[in-house]
Amino acid sequence: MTQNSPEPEDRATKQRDNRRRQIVAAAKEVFAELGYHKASISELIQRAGIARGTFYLYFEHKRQVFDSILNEALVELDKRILPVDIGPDQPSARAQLRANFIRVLTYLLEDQALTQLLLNHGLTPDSGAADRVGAFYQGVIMMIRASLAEGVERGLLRKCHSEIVASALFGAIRGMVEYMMSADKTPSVEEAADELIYLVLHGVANSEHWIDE
Amino acid sequence: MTQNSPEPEDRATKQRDNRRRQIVAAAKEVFAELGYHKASISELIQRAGIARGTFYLYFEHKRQVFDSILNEALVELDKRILPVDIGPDQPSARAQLRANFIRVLTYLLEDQALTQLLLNHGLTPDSGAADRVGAFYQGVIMMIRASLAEGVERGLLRKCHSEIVASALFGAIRGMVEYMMSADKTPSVEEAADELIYLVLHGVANSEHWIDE
Amino acid sequence: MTQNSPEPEDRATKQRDNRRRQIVAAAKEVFAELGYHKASISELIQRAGIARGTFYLYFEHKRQVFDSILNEALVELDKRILPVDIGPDQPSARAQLRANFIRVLTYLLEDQALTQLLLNHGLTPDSGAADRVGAFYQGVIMMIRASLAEGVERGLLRKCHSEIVASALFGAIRGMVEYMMSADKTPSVEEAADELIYLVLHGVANSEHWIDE
Amino acid sequence: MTQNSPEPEDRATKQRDNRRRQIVAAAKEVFAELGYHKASISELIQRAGIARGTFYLYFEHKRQVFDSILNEALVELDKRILPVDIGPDQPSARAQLRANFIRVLTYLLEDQALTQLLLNHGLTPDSGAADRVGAFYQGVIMMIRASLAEGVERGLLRKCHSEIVASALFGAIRGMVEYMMSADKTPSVEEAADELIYLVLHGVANSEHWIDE
DNA sequence: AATGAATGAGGGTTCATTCAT
DNA sequence: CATGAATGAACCCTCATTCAT
Repeated sequence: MTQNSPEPEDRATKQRDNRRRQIVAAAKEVFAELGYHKASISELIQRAGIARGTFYLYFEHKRQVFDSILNEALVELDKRILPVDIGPDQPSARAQLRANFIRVLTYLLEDQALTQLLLNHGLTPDSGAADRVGAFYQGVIMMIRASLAEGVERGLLRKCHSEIVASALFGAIRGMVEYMMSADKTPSVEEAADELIYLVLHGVANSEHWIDE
Repeated sequence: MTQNSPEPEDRATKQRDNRRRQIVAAAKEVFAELGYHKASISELIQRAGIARGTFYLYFEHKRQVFDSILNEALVELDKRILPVDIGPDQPSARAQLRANFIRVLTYLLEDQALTQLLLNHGLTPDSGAADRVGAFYQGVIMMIRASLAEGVERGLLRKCHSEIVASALFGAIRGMVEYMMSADKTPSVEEAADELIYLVLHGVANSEHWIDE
Repeated sequence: MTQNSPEPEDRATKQRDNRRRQIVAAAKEVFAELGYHKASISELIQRAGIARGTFYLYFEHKRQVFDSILNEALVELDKRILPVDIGPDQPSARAQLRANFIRVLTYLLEDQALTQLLLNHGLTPDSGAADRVGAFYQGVIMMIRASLAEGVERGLLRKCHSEIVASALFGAIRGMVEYMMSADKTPSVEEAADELIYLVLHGVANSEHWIDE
Repeated sequence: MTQNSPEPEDRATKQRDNRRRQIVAAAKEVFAELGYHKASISELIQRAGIARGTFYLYFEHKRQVFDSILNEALVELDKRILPVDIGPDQPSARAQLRANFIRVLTYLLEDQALTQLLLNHGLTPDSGAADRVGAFYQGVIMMIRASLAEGVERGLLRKCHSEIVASALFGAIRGMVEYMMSADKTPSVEEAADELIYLVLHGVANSEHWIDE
């Protein structure tokens, strides 16, 4: 009826997507600042500049925005973690590891609100979102574990209880991220990555002084 | 003056303490399962088998039970973390470290509900309790950092960015605890401690194959 | 810009005002019947025919409705009490007094629930509203006192302890209002006003029989 | 069994009465300070220095203490208000009136907590106590009215609408009491009584200047 | 008689969600 | 699509009253 500019549905869809993004952005802020429970719809819609009812046009629940935020984050993170491919014509394993670290850290530091959410997963008691974050983390841990196993097999790494070590390594990464989120003058992403990789590979011992008991 | 049958006041005090403990136990469970916010007084008192008003005879607020739980935990943990004393006539640093680990891990694994709480701190942005847990963690990190610095000075440890590494190490410990809380067949506390210490000291590299780039 | 059907914003505002009035009316009733403390929000909203949450859309606190009711009343009363202006071209002081009385009495008798509230001020020791009513009453007493003083100065009134007399006169007015609120067949407002004014001016003595002792 | 000192029952009764009085005294304070509703049993028993249960050994309800306090007050007041007996060999009516005033005022000023309660009657929404105070006041008003009627009949007082005037006069008395409760430097009881009686009898007009309209 | 721990109905308030406009 | 007034379940907490000791 009205003049259909090229792809009318597209336009509508795009506008809808924009609105959605606008809400998600506001939600991310509010959740990061206040935590899931203290973040009220009122605050959220005020920050997004929309009406109460409008929110429910785009999301069914409060939980759904939260889940949606996390989902996107997990997808993005996933994209940035590439399996370490060991072969000729490949950069060294260390270089690939380093690249992974840097990509992930860069992403996280660029969206601190989101990172806050990821670090405090478990604060969403029932949503299944916590479970999903947990599952993602488990996935990463599994990936680390597999890498460990492969490294051991190839003789690149020493033997170890791969599950424990994988969990510990993942924890170490998270600890470092937490540090970089809170510290006043944070080191550069590269510096942090190097420090972490060296730690993981060689530990902190000055080896000549430590003899296995 | 007259001989009082076995300390009547004592009995009352003991009863009161029992009730308190009963409430705290129930609260720990509920908080661990649901998180601070979703844990309702209704659920709590039902689980404790007491009436609504009774709860407020022992605690002023919902927050107060929570804080009380955390405080006790922090005190207990603090007791179990002894500074590593390096001197003649002392067990080796490694042995002291190991003993610390084992004490802490044992305590945490014995009270899993509490450990759940500690791991998910940050879920109570208003109670001040989260801040306290955070402060405790910071304290531990500082202690690690100081130990690192001392080790480096004595030539026992290699040079490193002590803040980053301390945060990472703390994360590693936490990661391991998380693992031990969730895994089906968990390794023994001793095994876990050994694995972690070795990891921290020497890393995972099979050193002959890694050359610094 | 386009011709808006009769002021859409106006309509919304008017609706809001109506709701508000509806709540205030119910609140007035409930407060008058039960007093501030025993008046529960439950009773109030039931009487107003609204949902629990709706109440808090219009008022922040229980206290706020109460205060709001009193404030309006005090403003209205204030409007009806005009200073007695003695000058040429003015109605006689008695006539001005009489007019004041009649205006106030008429207002009070028209809204008996509200009058009940005003008479029983002091029943809300915490709201600050009681204080406000008290302050208003004090203001009226002061006005009476000032009028007395002026009257004495002009030789219109006999000398007296103006503070005591002002308080007593205010009490007399209040006593009369109470009477008119409770009596079955109340006299007309005019009759009451005349009676009160005569009492105030000349007392009840048949003067020929009373000699000062 | 135990040695019965003279009138054992008497002793018990006396002790019981003492306890009761102790509670009533504390209650009077608390009610006067906080008002009926905000006065908690906790505060009351603390002030009385007794245990929670003990209170309910002497009174069935919170309301009952309150009623008991008011009852005693009304009885005491009643004792102090004597009918004005006009006859030969009697002090003048004015003197009798004056004596009544002085007795009542003295009593009220001696127990200000209680007076506060009486002035704020109506704050006990359901106890029947409010009704009882109201009834007492009505009784006093009736007495005033009867005195008025008799005075008119005897030609001592001018004709008037006795109900209105009685209510107003009662209000005047109450107003004066309120004044004396709050003012910083209150006049003596005698001065107040004289002022009030003169006001009631002759009003405030300087009669030569007022001509009935 | 005295105690005070225990009770639970009821209070005010919040906030995710719905729906008529 | 967008709005925001309306909803009511659920929350934390208080306090008069009871009852085993």
